[in-house]
Amino acid sequence: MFELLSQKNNKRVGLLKTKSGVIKTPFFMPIATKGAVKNMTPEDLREIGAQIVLGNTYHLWLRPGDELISRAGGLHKFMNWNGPILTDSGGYQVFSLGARAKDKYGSSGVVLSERGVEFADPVNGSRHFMSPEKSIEIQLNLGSDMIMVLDECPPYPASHEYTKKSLELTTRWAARCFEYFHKRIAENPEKYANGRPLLFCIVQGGIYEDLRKESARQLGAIDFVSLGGPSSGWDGWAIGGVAVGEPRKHLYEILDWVVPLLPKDKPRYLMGLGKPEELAKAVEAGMDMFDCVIPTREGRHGRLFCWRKTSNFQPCLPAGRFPISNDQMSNKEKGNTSTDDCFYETINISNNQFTEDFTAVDENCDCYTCRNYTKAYLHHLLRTNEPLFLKLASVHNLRFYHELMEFLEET
RNA sequence: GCGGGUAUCGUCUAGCGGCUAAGACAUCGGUUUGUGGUACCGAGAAUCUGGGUUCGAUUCCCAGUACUCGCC
Repeated sequence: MFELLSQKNNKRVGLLKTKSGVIKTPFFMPIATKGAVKNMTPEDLREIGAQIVLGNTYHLWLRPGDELISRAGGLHKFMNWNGPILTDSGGYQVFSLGARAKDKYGSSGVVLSERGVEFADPVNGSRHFMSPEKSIEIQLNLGSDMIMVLDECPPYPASHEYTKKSLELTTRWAARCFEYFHKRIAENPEKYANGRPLLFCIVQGGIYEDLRKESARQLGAIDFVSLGGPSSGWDGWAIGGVAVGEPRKHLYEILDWVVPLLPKDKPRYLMGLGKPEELAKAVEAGMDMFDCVIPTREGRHGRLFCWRKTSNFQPCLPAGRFPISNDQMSNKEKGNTSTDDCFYETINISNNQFTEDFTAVDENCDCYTCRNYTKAYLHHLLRTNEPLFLKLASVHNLRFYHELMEFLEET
């Protein structure tokens, strides 16, 4: 399922085979929470280089419903995307929507138990219960190519004691997901004759070294659960519970602790990340898969990513790409985004300085937006609230992220 | 031409003797990490002009000006 093509230090390049096609690693997944990448058609996604998109179990379950999507012929057909799809399990929504509801109503509406998680639909308040088995069932109904186990994603800060209990619950849920998944696959041999979805576990453990390692160890033990099925072990490993409000340095510590414990012959997914320099470092640390709302969400609000046109470092590639040094990244981590210290910069296209800037957002970018439109026009579209802006910004930022992945693969 | 009404941030409105003049939208910055973000945070920005009454006027009085309604 995963073929490692090359490895330099910890950095890997490989091929991930799914039932809907082969993906080159490392790769980035645009987020199609509700079955659509906001403002992007599948053709747009192909053009910016997307190989795969991420859908969300939680949202698609509530509406339109996984059974309806199944009757429609599966999520791929429903949304007209014939490439691979990874589905998130819903675990993160317990964290993110619970926190949102708590801010708004004083109560998260989330009830966590051994059996699973009960939560309120943010739209109409109706209550739903998701168990690990239910999450798998929904993802199978959607026709997902990569299925995530249901996990608990504790917020930051969380005590060592709470985090320990939480990761142990995540382990027990993961074991139930593993068993249920393989049982359902085995029950439908004809349905999966041409390939089954891949199942990923999620390492938790917060910012604590012992707990991160313990989480990886416990999940690894599930590898050896004998179920009599054709598969043993996880098809992929994810690191979750990062970028939940913790200081930035923890990410790199967590990668240092966890990555060496992950199987070398399985894809590794860093969930929810991140900023370009974070992705660059994570790839260097040995991670293969990423997803993040940053390029699309920030794009919709006017922040656009650009490769730096000048650099103290020697260019190594055409198209204005520059090598990325640890110095550059560490400067970026410190929040020092103002000077010549990083391989990219961002602009806020809504700022007045772009009113009469008739150049492309990034002259080195090959995206549809940069080939055809000026900063002044994008500035105007955003100021006048034209929907076209949302698409042009998403196209550009997603292209930047995919170009970053291509660049990391090449160097 | 005659009579009435109204003049407060860019806009629409609040305040009606104690001003440190309030709000919304707009403007200008910023934030966003497994997306119900068209969101969120912050900043700048005004009493039509000239007189009068008063310790003190955005507020009350007079005139001017502008806008507006009605009637000729």
